[in-house]
Order: sequence, then structure tokens, then C-alpha cells
Amino acid sequence: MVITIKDIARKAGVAHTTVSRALRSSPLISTQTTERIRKIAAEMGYQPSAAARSLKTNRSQVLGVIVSSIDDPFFSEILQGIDDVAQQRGYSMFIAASQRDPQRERSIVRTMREHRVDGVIVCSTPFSPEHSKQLRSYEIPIVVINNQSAEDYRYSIHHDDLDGSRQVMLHLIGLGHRRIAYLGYAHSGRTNQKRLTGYREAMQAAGHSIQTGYEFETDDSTPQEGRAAIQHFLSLSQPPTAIFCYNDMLAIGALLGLQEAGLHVPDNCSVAGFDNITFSSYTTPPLTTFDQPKRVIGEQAARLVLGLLDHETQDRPEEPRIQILQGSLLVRASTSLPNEVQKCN
Amino acid sequence: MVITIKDIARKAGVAHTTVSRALRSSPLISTQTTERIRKIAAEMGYQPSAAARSLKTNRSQVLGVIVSSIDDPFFSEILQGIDDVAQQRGYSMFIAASQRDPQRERSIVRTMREHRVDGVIVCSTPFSPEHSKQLRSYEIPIVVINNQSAEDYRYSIHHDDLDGSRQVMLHLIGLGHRRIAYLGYAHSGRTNQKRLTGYREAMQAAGHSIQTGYEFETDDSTPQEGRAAIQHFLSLSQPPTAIFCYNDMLAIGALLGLQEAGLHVPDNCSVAGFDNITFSSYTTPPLTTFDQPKRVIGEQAARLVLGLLDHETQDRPEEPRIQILQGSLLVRASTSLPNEVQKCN
DNA sequence: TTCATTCATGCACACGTGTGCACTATCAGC
DNA sequence: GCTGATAGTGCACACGTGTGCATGAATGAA
Repeated sequence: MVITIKDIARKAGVAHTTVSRALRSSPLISTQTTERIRKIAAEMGYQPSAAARSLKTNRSQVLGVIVSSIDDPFFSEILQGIDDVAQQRGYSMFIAASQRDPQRERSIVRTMREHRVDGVIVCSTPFSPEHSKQLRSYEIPIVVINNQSAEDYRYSIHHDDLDGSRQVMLHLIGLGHRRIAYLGYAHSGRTNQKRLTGYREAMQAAGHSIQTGYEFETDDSTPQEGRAAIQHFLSLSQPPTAIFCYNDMLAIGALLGLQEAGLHVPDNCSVAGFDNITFSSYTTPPLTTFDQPKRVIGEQAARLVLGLLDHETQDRPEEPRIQILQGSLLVRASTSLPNEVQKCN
Repeated sequence: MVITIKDIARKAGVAHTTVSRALRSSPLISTQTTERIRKIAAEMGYQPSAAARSLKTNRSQVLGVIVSSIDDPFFSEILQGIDDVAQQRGYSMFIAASQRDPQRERSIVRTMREHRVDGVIVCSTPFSPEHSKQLRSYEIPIVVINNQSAEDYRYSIHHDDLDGSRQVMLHLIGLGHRRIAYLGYAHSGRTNQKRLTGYREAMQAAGHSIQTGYEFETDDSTPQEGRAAIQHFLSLSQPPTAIFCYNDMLAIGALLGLQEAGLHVPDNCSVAGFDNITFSSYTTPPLTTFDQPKRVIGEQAARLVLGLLDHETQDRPEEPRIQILQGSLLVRASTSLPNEVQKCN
């Protein structure tokens, strides 16, 4: 049976309001009464009803977190960061995966609204404008991690992709590569754009031309797609000597694709990834990549949302709060001085 | 502003109860009224309050999911399976990571109780007896995936680890290996026990003795630990010719450790993993492993909990409902006929 | 016309918690 | 002993929704 404050009140011989106040340590109640009631509550195993409290206080103590997919190692590290901070502050997480499916996005927005979540973290997913708008109309703080959509959000946390991309490119160019290809991910939105821009700017600054076919985008960010993309690059008249991949998932596939084509990494072709997911250090060869502070990104996002909850809707800071976090280049063994690529097939 | 059924009632010129009934398509309300009210509700952007509904109906439409860690690829695939089914049935997921930390377990149990989750899925984590008991005292269905604790739960879904372990071992033994080691994970509870049992039984059945030091357990299921364990195995007077790892994370580390010791896999030593996480097919060489139907496990667990919700506490099936799912062996390139292991160092 | 029947709707109350206000008891100061 | 202040507690009501029951209107049969 579920215990309510009324049950406690009956046992303690007081009104239920006294119990309510005692448990919230209101100064209106005497110390002895408070302690007596607390003891009884503990004995009876009382747990307040979040529903009732939320109804009355308009606070659900729940954060909504929207990702495109839970089983992507990049997201799950961010989730872990959010979870840490949220748990510590007494908040629970609703996690929902949109799978980039409009139907599911719709149902997610509905659910979050129905549960009156106190804040939402949209995690690196290009939410459709329609649903995004719905979410915004509902006046709660929304923090966007790695904003992928075209719109600007007022509160946003992202990694400095342009800088990261430049660093990776400077590394490759510094090694002497001139024929560098970019393997992107078509559905990622802004992030991909930034990394692509970094690629182009670096190539231009170094005076290297981007040959036709050197920019290639996949439909999914899986190793399979990365592997398949290698066929494209190898079919070019002048295959690249280095491939900069949008993320580690694609890079891991690229490693396999190159190996299957009989090419050696990095002797015949260098490969660089992005994100530094756990497995990037266990590939053969270990992957050169750019380390995004994933956990920190998650933690900061959670702190930002929770911080905004302390303000009322109207007096939330007008100016956008955008945090840009820096990462660092990790040079491992998948990149080296360029040799001529031996063309296969 | 948040719209309530009273606002709709005012606009429609009816009582709020009529609105409540209309929106729930009660037969008591005429078709025209129902449609008119529905239209107004849609126009006003009404979203029912889950808190209020939950207070009245004693149903929160929320499932609690407890894992030890979100960013473990094995768990996240299961989570994806649960999420699929839950979303489809209109349920939301509270996900909380215990990190095997009693403090966090405590806070998780509290949160789940306060939110009156309708059911709980405990996912492959050895929950402490104390908190586990608390959870059970609260009369909601609990489904345990890959039960790791000593207690028996009435509703449980697990993979047939004993069978899987035997299959892996038969494969290794069939290849001709006699000196086979088992690399386990100390904190996993039952699962590790079953796999270890399968290992021992298979060795005995084949008439192979298990040499001292061939059974070794790590403190964490990370590649780093797997890598470190290799030093132990190589320090034995007769190093194994094959290593059967508790899971792919350890196996991936083992591959690296062997490689660093100058040994070739599988020529000098075969390695087999377990679980078939995504990355196991991208290692060098690709890992022989046992494919657990992770997504299906998650889906079945969700179906089981949701199914139990249709019954009242007292008329839930008395006899335990335990589903045992079968997986299948995936032979890749990390296992082959045994050669003599060349001892290094 | 009257009564019974059916259909549609409203009223009152409940779920568990929190808050403004009123009430009582106690005590100091005169 | 009276007044006023203060501390401690209870009452009434609210949050948004759902349900049993009563009410009222409309219909059909006698």
C-alpha cells in the first residue's frame, strides 16, 4: 500500500498540512513536532508522490533528453555526463530516441509536454522545424547540444568543430599531404558543415586544390557506410593520400575498406577521424582523431538547463548563452607521411 | 500558458467533465459534441497533464530502466530495444545509471518510487540486495534482464549463457585447442558464473585439464583490463593457445595486448569474445564471438513488463515467467587451428 | 396527456500535496 | 486581569483530471 501524508498525520495525531510542512522543514512547525513526524514518515516508508507535488508546484523534476539514437557511442557518453549532473541535483531523465523519424519526433514532443518536463536537452540531432517549433512554444528552457538544425537556439552548447577540423587538417597538411579527401555524413546538419568548411579553408590556405570527388557524403554514420565510401575514393583517377572522416564510426569503416582493398594504413593512405569514441584507440592502426570532451559537454548542458530553471520565464537572460568547448587533437598511428597511393582494381 | 480541460470547457460552453469524457471518447457523449470539443482542444493546443492523470488513475505511463552504465555498447543496444517497444505503446522511459554505486542505487530507487513508475526493468546489473528488496516491496512488476544477483526474480529474461559458452568452447576445442584460458569479469555475477561453468564443463568433457592461472578475472569490463590480463597469461609457464573472453570489450583489449607482445592472432593465439557488439567485426582480426540478440532481449523485456501491467497485483501469473533467448556463434578470423605459442619476455 | 425510457450533460467529490489565512494557546508588559 | 504579540497548528481551497450519480431533455408508447 502506498503511504500518504494523511496516513502519517493520522498516526501522529496532527493535520496533514502539518506533516507537509514538517517534511519540507518549514519554520512554522516546532522542532520537536518536525522530528517526530519525520521519524514516523521514515518508519512507514513514506515516499512523496511526484505527480501530486508536480501538480501543485508546476515542477516535475524531470529533464527530457532527445537523441537520434541511444546506441551510438558518441551520444551515450554525452548521456552519461547529463545523467551524472541530473542525478546529483535530484532530477530524472526522460530519454527518447528519435531515430530521425518524424513520427517518433512527434510522439516524443507530445510525451515531453504531457509530462511537463522542466527542461529539454536536444542532443546533436536535426530535429524537424515543425516539432522544434512546438517544443519552443512550450515555455521551458531548451538547451541544444551540437545544434544541427538551421535555426538558432538561445541556449546552446557545442564543440568548436571549425577549430577541430582545422587542427586535423593542419596535422595532415603538416605531414605533407596534398591530396586530402573529406568523408562527410549527409544527415548531420551543422556539424558536418563546419567540419567541411574547416577542410575547405585549410586546403585553400595551403594552396591545395580539392579534386573532383574528394568530397563525399554518406547516408548513415556507420562503419559500413565508411567502408563502402572507400570504393568511391579508390575509383578516382587520383585517389587521395589521406582521408579526413566526419567521425570515428566512418573512419573505422574506412580503415576496413582500405585494408580490404589491399592498402596499408597509414603507408598507402592516412585516415583521421573525429570524436574520439572509446574504440578509436583499439583499431588497427589506432586512429588519429579529434577528442571532443563528450562527457563535459553533457555535464555543461545539464548545468545550463538546471541553472535556467532557477529563473522565471520572463527574467531568463535575454542574450543567448552559448558555450563553445574546445577539444584536442590526438595523433595516433593512422596518419603519417604520404606515399603514392597504389591504385587497386 | 498551459491549457486545461476547463479552458476548453469554457470555450465550448460545457462542463469540464464533458470535455474529459469527450477526449477519452466515452460513449456517454454524443458524437457531435465529441467532435466539436476535440476540434477546439486541437486548436488550443491542449496537452493533458500526465501528473494530474497519473494522480487520478494511479498509472504514470512511465517505465524505469536501471543499467549499470549507459555508455556500454552492450547495454545501449538493449536500451534501444526497450525504447522501441515503449514508445510504440505510449510509455516513456526513465533511464538511470547506477555505476555500481550504492549511493546512486539508493537515489534511483527513491526517484522511481516517487514517480510511481508502472514497472521496472533492471538491466544486467548486480543491484545490491538491500535496494533490490526495497524495489520489490513496492508492488510493481520488475523484469530482470540477465539477472546478475543471487536472488531469483519472478520475471526474468536472459540469454542462455551456458549454451553460448559451450558453443564457443566446442568451436575452440573442435579447432584442436587444448590449452584454453578463460578471461572473466569479476563483478558481473551470474553471467560470468554461467560462462565459466560452460568453459569448465567443456574442458572436462573434452578431457583437457585447466592449468593453474588459466582462469583469470578482471575488475572492470574495459579493453584496458583485457589488455592488462594478457601479461598475466603470457607470464605462465605454459601460456594458453586460445583465450575465451567474458565479453567483447575484454576481447578487444586482449587482441591489443597480444599484438603488443608481438604475438599474432590467431596464428599464435586464438581469441573469442562474447556479445557481438558492433565493433567486434571491426577489430583486426575480426573477432569470433557469440551473438546475443540484444535488441530482441530489450524488446521482450519491455513487452513482458507492459503485459504484466494489464493484470492487477493479485492476479499476476503466480509461476515465474522466464524467457531464455538463444544466440548464435559467429566465427570470424580471430580463431584458428592452434600453433605453439611463442613466449615473449 | 402521462409515464417510462434513453440519451446527453452537469455536479460533487476524489487523487496527494502545498499555501493563505484563521484560530488557539502561551507569555510578556502594563 | 487585560491587551497585544508570537508561535504552533488546522481549515479551506487549489492544482488538473476522472467517475458515480443526479439531473434534464427528448423520445416513444400507452
